[in-house]
This record gives sequence, structure tokens and C-alpha cells, in this order.
Amino acid sequence: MGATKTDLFTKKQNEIAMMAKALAHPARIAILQEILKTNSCICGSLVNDLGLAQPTISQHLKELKAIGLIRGTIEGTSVCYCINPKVWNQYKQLFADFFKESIKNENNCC
Amino acid sequence: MGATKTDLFTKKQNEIAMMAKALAHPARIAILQEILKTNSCICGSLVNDLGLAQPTISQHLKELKAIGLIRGTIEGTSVCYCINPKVWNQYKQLFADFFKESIKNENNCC
DNA sequence: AATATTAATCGTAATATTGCAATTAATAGA
DNA sequence: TCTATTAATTGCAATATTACGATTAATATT
Repeated sequence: MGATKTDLFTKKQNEIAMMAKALAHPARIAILQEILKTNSCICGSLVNDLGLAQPTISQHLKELKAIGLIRGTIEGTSVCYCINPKVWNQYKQLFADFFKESIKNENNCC
Repeated sequence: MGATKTDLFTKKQNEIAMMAKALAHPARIAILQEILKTNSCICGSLVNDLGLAQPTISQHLKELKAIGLIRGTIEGTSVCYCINPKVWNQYKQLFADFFKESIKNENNCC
């Protein structure tokens, strides 16, 4: 086997998991932070900054783009990436909702 | 290759990624939500509720325990699981910090 | 047109994850 | 002690991820 049984879970549970999966690599965290830090968009400087090969960075960018967290627009020979605020805020909300539940249930039976 | 190059990234970036990885499966989201919902701790009812085999659930519980998100105490023949509030709140804070950055940088260049 | 620059894609190898059947470990109760 | 119950561990197969060299695609510059 090896394939996740998504049909056993709710839409929201799968959404949270997918979102978490997108953030489940330090390179992707670093990429997002770099895009956030430099107020203007970033191109291929990520390759210099992160120390990973160009195809590797490109693949991580592809994944982030696939779930909609970032957008890329071609500017001459380089590509400019930026956060998609709409999706970003959706994700932010989903995570906040998930962790908010903890406050209501301060169980400490073990 | 195939192994994540954690040495290229900051401690915090690796922490966020590890935390996200722990949440990157709908079964683990469902397990955590179930533990949160039933105010008292849960034992093996997760197997009945989730529709996955017992070894599979056990493995997911092991992963959640490995990163400290949950604790398990033996109660007779069954095992009682509960959230570790300390770690839970740490994670909550880390995520909140990560997503907070978005507000400061409302970039929309592309 | 020829060359340089930038980034995506392809192919491949190494490693990690997911899921479960079979087994084992450990306690509860007869 | 013997049996039932519950959960962890082991072993294995299928699939997914990570990383990068080689190549390709596309625009910019000469």
C-alpha cells in the first residue's frame, strides 16, 4: 500500500493535512520567509541564499504554487514569486481554528 | 539522495517543518481532534472510529508521541492518551508567529 | 542569428511514509 | 495458571518525497 486513505476523513481534516504537508519541509519554510522578508518579489536569488541546487528549489516552488500559496509571474528571463494573500489567510485561519480547540479542552487526565 | 538537508536551515525553520510534518496526515489530525473532543482521554476507540487497522493507528500515535504532542499512560489493558498542553501551546505559538509575518508584508507585486 | 541567462522539466537514485497481517507483550479476570 | 483483551512491535509491499545532473525552453543581449 503506501497511499493515504483520504476517503476515511472529513474534507477539513484532509485540507489541514495537505496544508501542513506543504509546510513540512524547511526549504519551503525558508522560501516563504524569504518572499515575506523582501517586500518585493524574489526570483532566482533563492538558489544562492538557500544552498540547494536550482532544480531542487524549482521543485519546491512548484509544490507551493500547486497548493496556491504562491504565484509566479515571468519577468524577462527571470520569474517573480509572491504570496497569494487570499490562500495564505485561508491557511492561517484553518490553523488558528485547529489550535483554538485546545483552549476549550484543558484536559489533563494523564 | 532523498534525505532532507536540515543543516542548511535555521533551528526554527526545521522546527516548524517538523511540526508541520507531524500534522501532515489526516489520520493524525483526526486522532488529535478526537482526543480534544472527548474531554477525558481516549484509548483504543480510535481504531473503531477511524476505520484504520490497529497497527496503523498505533504507528500514528507513536509519531505524535515522538514529537511530544501527546502522552500515553497505561490503564489496565488499555492505554490512555491525552494532549501535552505545554508542547501543544509551543506549536500553536510557532505557527502563529509564522503566519503573523504575513500581515506586516502586504506585498502584491505580481 | 548567435550567445548568455534564467528557470522548468526529465530521469534517476536514495530515502521516507503509509498500511496492514502476523506476532509479541502485558495486564485483567476466570 | 489459563484465557481474553488491548496495544506495541516486526516485517513487508506499495507509494511518496527529496535531491540533483542533464537537458530543454524561453527571453535578453550582442
